[in-house]
Amino acid sequence: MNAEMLKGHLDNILLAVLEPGPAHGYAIIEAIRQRSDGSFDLPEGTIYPALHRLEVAGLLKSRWIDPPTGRKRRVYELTRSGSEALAARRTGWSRFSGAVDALMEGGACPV
Amino acid sequence: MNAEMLKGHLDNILLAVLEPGPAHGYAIIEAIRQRSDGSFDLPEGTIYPALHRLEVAGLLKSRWIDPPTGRKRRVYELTRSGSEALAARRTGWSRFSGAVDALMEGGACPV
DNA sequence: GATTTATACATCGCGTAGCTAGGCATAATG
DNA sequence: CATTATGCCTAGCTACGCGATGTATAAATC
Repeated sequence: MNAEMLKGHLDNILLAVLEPGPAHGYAIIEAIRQRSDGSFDLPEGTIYPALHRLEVAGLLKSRWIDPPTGRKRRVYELTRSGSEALAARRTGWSRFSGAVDALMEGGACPV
Repeated sequence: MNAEMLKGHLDNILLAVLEPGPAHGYAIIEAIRQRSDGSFDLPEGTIYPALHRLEVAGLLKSRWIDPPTGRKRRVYELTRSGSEALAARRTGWSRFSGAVDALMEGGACPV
């Protein structure tokens, strides 16, 4: 799987993963790896800057929590505009993947 | 539709579009626009450098033709290794899109 | 109790690649 | 003859994923 395939899609993925509820960066990485069946094993240098970006953009908000066991975590969750963005990005993704499918499947064999 | 969504997928698209037979740059742009239902209306500054890249990489080869009507064109076609690459990239794309689908559809609601 | 591993966050700099903007040239169209 | 469509090309910008690196704590292993 190509390296830059993910470009422009990571934000969508992060928003979608956070839809069910808040999570912290490390758990998000785990969730992405598992729910993609190992296809996406993203390094921290990819995830953390992306989360910061999304927070600055107002699509996520974060808070620090200090759980009884384990160390301090920064927990992210969707803002309202994050939810709205996710909806728009879902349709954007189906449009995109549909278009690529149409092109990749080809078939346009000139009789 | 996001700007960098296409990154890492354009090469695949070009290879797929050229699978049925040779074509020149301008016609490729047209084909992509039509077969993507207008989703991808790619500028020349995107296509031509990509075609050159693929030729340098040995996945495409080109020749100039001077048709009886119209002006000179540079026509590209798949090489053998281009065909092989396309096959691999098709499976890469399904893996990728499947993984993104799984993540975007979400559903992983913690009971 | 010391070492190792897993958890957890952060940032800098690199490379890649699509896009904007610009340029050039020829054929068809009015 | 002027305009539009066709057809090709490149330089430079920019965004962003990723590798490398650093820090720190908790759990596991020896």
